[in-house]
Amino acid sequence: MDFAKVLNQAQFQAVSTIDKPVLVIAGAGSGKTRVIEYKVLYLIEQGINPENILLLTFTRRAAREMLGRACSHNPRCSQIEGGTFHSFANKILRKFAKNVGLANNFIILDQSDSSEAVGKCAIKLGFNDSKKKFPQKETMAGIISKSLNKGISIQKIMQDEYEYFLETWEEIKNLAQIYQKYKRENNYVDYDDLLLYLRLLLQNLDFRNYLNQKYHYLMVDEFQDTNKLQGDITYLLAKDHQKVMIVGDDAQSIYGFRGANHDNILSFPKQFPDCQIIKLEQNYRSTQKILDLGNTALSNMQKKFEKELKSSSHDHGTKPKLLLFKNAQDEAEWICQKIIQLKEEGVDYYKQAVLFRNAYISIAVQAELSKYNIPFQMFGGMKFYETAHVKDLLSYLKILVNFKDELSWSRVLQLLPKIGPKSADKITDLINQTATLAEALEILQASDYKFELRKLIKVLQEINDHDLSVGETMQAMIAYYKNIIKTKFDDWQLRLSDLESLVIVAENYRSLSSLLADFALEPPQQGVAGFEDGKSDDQKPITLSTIHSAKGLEWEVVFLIGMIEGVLPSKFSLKNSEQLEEEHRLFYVAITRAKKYLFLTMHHVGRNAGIFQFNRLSRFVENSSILRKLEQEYIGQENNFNDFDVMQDLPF
DNA sequence: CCGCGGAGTGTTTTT
DNA sequence: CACTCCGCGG
Repeated sequence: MDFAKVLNQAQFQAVSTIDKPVLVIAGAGSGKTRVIEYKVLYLIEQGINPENILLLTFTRRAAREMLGRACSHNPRCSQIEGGTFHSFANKILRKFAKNVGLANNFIILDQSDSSEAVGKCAIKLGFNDSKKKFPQKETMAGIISKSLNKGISIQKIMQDEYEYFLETWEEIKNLAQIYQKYKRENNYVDYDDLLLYLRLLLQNLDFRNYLNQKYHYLMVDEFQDTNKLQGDITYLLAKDHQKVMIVGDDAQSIYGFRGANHDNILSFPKQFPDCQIIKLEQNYRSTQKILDLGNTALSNMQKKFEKELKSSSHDHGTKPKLLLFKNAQDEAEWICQKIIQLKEEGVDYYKQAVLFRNAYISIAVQAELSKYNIPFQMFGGMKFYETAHVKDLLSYLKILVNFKDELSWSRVLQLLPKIGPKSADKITDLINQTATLAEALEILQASDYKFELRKLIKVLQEINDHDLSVGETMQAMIAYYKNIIKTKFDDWQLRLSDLESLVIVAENYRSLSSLLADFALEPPQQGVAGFEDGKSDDQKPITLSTIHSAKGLEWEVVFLIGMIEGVLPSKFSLKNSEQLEEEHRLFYVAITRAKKYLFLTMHHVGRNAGIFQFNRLSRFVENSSILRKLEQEYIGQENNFNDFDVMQDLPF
């Protein structure tokens, strides 16, 4: 392939520099992923085996996009290794669990599991009986996690962000240690541990040599979203061979809340003094009118960015539109009609997207899309696998993988009548003293607990005795759970059909353990796998996504809904200017997803927690430099809004 | 010790 | 609205 022809000069330089570290600083839509895509090809043409190339990034969607595009040119590329940092860590750790003192069937705790575990440890430490007021278990888990990801002490984290609870920092520090111990004893690994253990392994020279044998070339996408821990891992993976390329855009850093630090980009040249820095500024995605808006948003930030995106397209395009509606219903309806209209004009559904700050704001649009029979897929928001019924089912499976799984037993036992936290604790103590599942079940059988528990034991025993496949196991557990789900939820039928659709997913797995790992790290989309494949272009669904999950992706048409003060920027980010800046970058990311048409929308009458409230236009838009780049329109019952103008202050 | 009912609260983004 | 927390009755 003639790389110099298909790439611009800067891109070509990034692709063809393979003997030393490369740092690519790239504006939105400037072909970041394209550089990775072609670099993979280039490396292969240079005789590098695709198995020796490792691609990492932070989010699952970006990972999927990155790997998909990298594979698109040459089937050999599918042998490339890669994914999220977490999934890569999981893969390595399954192989080398013993080296860090774990069994390789370790169970991955998701965020709510880990809060649960932290809560358990807090009770053990007597936080409940203490006179001091402690944060909620979720908050404590968050503090511990942040400390690890940023590499900053708990005391400092609490000084900066949790001052109200500062007097408990020593106890929480102690809690962090107990929690760590608790996980090790129970063969649990949480999201942070995956990275922590990988870094630990990488600090060992022999191990590093071993990995270097396998991975000769490393590329990391969306580097501005990595945190200290991931930065360390990147450094350790590459420091011996120096064959590394990282790609990032500091203006698109939107994961600060998780400890991401865009200074990682700035410190890269210090870690790799030999590195070549390449800037990509030419935008290949959006029309100039859309970029004008993006550039203005950038220049409105406190921390000015030097970037000025320039479109490569000769067509200047149409001005992005700002639309104001009376209520969410009107907004949703108008959007659906526009979607249909655009489709009739030849823009297929899958080329359109609705983006939002939080999933909750998209409910009306979801309902309306269903009404209009427009197929859509949803990304971000409440995760399917974190719904109660799915967690219940997975808990049974976790017990089958590791019968001493205390958290899962506790959950499953409390589904039974007359068993609450205390009884569950007693029973798990009993289980802890046994050596095998069979033995545990035997003891329980003999104990004085009710026949309800016997039923569960019988089911577990049967699955254990017969060598069932993953799919069959799941089916058996669902059959048992059916009786419980009916008493627990009003909408049990819907939930049951959710679970049944999981059986189809489960049939693709060889082992329960790998199924569980995937559910924690790369969970299937809601509904059945294969959703997208085999459909013709005009049947493919439109995308509904949080802005966070939309990063790195692009659509012909983007509807950015909920341009409401308190939504974007989120009301939780108003306290300090750093968080507000991140919201601003989020706005920038959303704008730059659009190629041709961009619609910003909001509605005035909102209902939050059952109470009506009057929404005000987002401060990011209510600003003359931005409004000048927009075409403005009121839609719906204008009568109600004759009295005010957007430019004018609202009466509260 | 469980579980119910009433009161109170708060509601983001991801692995 | 939906979820958690608290106090009381069984």
